Amino acid sequence: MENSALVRKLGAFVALSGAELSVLEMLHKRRRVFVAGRDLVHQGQPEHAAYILASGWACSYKILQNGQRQIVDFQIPGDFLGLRSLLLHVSDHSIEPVTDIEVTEVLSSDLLDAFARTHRLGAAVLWAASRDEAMVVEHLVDVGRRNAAERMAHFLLELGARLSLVGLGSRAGYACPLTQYHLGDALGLSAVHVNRVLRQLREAGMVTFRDGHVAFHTYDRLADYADFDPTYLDQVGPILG
Amino acid sequence: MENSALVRKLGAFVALSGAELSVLEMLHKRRRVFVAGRDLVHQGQPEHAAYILASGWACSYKILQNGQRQIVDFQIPGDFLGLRSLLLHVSDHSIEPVTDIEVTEVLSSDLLDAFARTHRLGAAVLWAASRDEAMVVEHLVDVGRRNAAERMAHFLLELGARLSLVGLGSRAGYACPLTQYHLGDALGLSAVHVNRVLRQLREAGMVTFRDGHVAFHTYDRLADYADFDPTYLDQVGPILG
DNA sequence: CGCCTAGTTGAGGTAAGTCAATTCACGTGG
DNA sequence: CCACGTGAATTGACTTACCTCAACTAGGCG
Repeated sequence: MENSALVRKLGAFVALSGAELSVLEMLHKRRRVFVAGRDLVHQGQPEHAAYILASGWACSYKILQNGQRQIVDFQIPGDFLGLRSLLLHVSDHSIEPVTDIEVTEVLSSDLLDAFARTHRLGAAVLWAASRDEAMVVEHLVDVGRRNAAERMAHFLLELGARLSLVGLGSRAGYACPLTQYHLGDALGLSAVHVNRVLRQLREAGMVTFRDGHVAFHTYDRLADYADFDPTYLDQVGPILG
Repeated sequence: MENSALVRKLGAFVALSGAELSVLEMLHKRRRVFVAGRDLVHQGQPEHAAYILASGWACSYKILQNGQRQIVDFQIPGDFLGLRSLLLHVSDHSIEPVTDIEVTEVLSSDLLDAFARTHRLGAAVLWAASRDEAMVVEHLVDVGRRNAAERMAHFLLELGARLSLVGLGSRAGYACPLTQYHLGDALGLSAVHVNRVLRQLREAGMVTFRDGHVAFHTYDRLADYADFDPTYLDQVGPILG
């Protein structure tokens, strides 16, 4: 099924009825493709649509006046792109596909329409947005209070946990199309320092990032080192009957 | 009116009908008071209620294993406390009143009930949550890519803008009960360095933080220095008729 | 073949941290 | 009333984690 990722995601929060599933189905009909590196949503632009990522990776980021960039989050299949931009009318950030991506489009009007038909869908989307926020919060803690190595370790673990939830990763590792520049911009580090830190973690025998693949060598030790607690990612069952 | 702060906040997003207002009114009946410094929500605890802050300041934060703390956000009158904890079932953070505070309690069941009665309320809460997320995102950019002085300047400006929206601040300044330790924990700096940076900004004639009061001396210059763009705080009118 | 992007490593600089001492405002109890 | 303790702010001396600049390697591709 085309939208299975989203259905699975929202279904973790509310048990969706057949009617709700069909409303959800109508939400995103139009399929689109974007190529790597070319912005899909641009900071400051008004937005009428959000997207659901079907395949590939994207990242949302902000650019400062001095040209520096902070990547706020990476999106993997099943994630919303630009949901907040849609709700706030204006995009406060940009979104760039890291790889070529496939998405399905969700129009603002359709989303509001869906809310009107079933409040449970609204609650589910609210829940999904809360989970996104929890990830940004954890990212903030990362950047604010962990040193470079812990930050990197924590970040790689978090990505792994998220990918595992959609079947794209395991405790052994995962495929990861990010460059060291991406990592630097996400973690508030220079690309040079990212390289050094990766070496350090590799030589400590904990994790290897190389050739588009992350390999966890000693998952538990790494998790302990990074103070990684995946509670905020937990899929606790539906709270709405 | 008791809940005017929340009504004003949500009303900025959707035009609320009389019926919706009364549902909103029922949402938070029970009034409670908490004293400064004593946690109100504790990391890892299951949560059945959220709160709406009526008076005073609070902060949400996370503690790391090494004892360091990262303050994620400060809450001022009209803000939700622990909405995310409620939606995710478990609190992924703690909340501490910075001053003595007054809140009204919102029970999980009442909130879901309210969504069932009017989807527009659900959309409004979703919008409010998105706005919170936008603030966390900006905070992340602060910590990730600005140096200490810019970070401090940006942060003080953001707080000022938020307080102005609820009538507690202006371009001249605002009352601020935070200590330098709070600022340090929020900005990912040591308290010592916070002190130095505040002196620097004061001596540059831009802003003074002293005796519980923030005074902007040259608002525009400060905003320029901090690359402050309040777009993400904008109260763009109701998107739902 | 030459260019471009990603990655790697070294040398040296700097922003911010740590440790420590001092002041000040404040309660609180003898 | 003063002695004392406590928490916040302030400042100095020293350390360090991370940055910047720079040089170099290796793969991909017109």
